Amino acid sequence: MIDARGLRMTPVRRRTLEILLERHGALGAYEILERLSADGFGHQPPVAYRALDFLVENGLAHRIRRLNAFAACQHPGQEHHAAFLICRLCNAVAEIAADKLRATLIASSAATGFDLERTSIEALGLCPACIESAPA
Amino acid sequence: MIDARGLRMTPVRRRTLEILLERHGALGAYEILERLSADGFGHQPPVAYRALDFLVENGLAHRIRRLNAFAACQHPGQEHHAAFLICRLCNAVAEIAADKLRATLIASSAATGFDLERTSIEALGLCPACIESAPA
DNA sequence: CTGTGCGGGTTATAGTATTACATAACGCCT
DNA sequence: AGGCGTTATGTAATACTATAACCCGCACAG
Repeated sequence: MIDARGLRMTPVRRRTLEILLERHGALGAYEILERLSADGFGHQPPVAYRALDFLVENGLAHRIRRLNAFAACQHPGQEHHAAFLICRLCNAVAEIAADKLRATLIASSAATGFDLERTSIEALGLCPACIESAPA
Repeated sequence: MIDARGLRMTPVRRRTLEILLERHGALGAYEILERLSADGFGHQPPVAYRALDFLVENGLAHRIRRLNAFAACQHPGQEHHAAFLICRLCNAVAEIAADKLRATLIASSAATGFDLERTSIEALGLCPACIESAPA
């Protein structure tokens, strides 16, 4: 049960990822927990949080802090750093590449002596669909 | 009680800002609430959250999502957009300019039809002081 | 004055996340 | 195969963060 990269993709973890993939967009930990427990897994928060931590840690999912939620990664397997565009009306989450942004950020922070390890870049606004349907 | 910009800097709000300024770094809403209530203001969460929302809304403080905390703005009065460098050991928060980053982000997101309104850019890592004291 | 809006106080509750501990499964080594 | 250390899963309990809803009072405009 260990894949090429040394990952242990156990049943809870796999199911958690599937749940995230089924939904396009972000899901809260407790929504995920409901589904997991409906599928026979544990009923307590740590069950969901642990699986989610694992997925995030291994680049299979992202945590969207502004929504206190999680979303499946759109480009798993590729080393990449993402930024998220979050619609304030429909809560849709789009993932865009942020490698350049991150490089800039690393440069700026290095200038202050800070050793940057992880970034989280999120933006709030209106998605194309909501711009259509919501007039000025 | 209305300043040049039309801001109502009431006693709770002023005190909240002072509390943030006294501490270099970020403070949770409940820590702030404790101090406010010790100073004779209300004892309930909305007291703190409302004051903080006001300060954030008016560019006098920032919300640090990764820490679920708030910090006084280092450059109040100036229109600017900030990014935050958060030390994972001591939780110190440094504010750096992010106007360029934001411009890049706006450009990228516009390409997808997204109308970007607000950004939150945070990075986790080690501050200079903790790099010193924590060897590899 | 007096009505209106904003600020601030309260109670109550919703929502998010973690600690701590016990048990079970796995991977590895002999 | 058997035993052992490590990792994963499950549970209970609780901590932490945030918001909703309602009331009152004051400042200001009319």
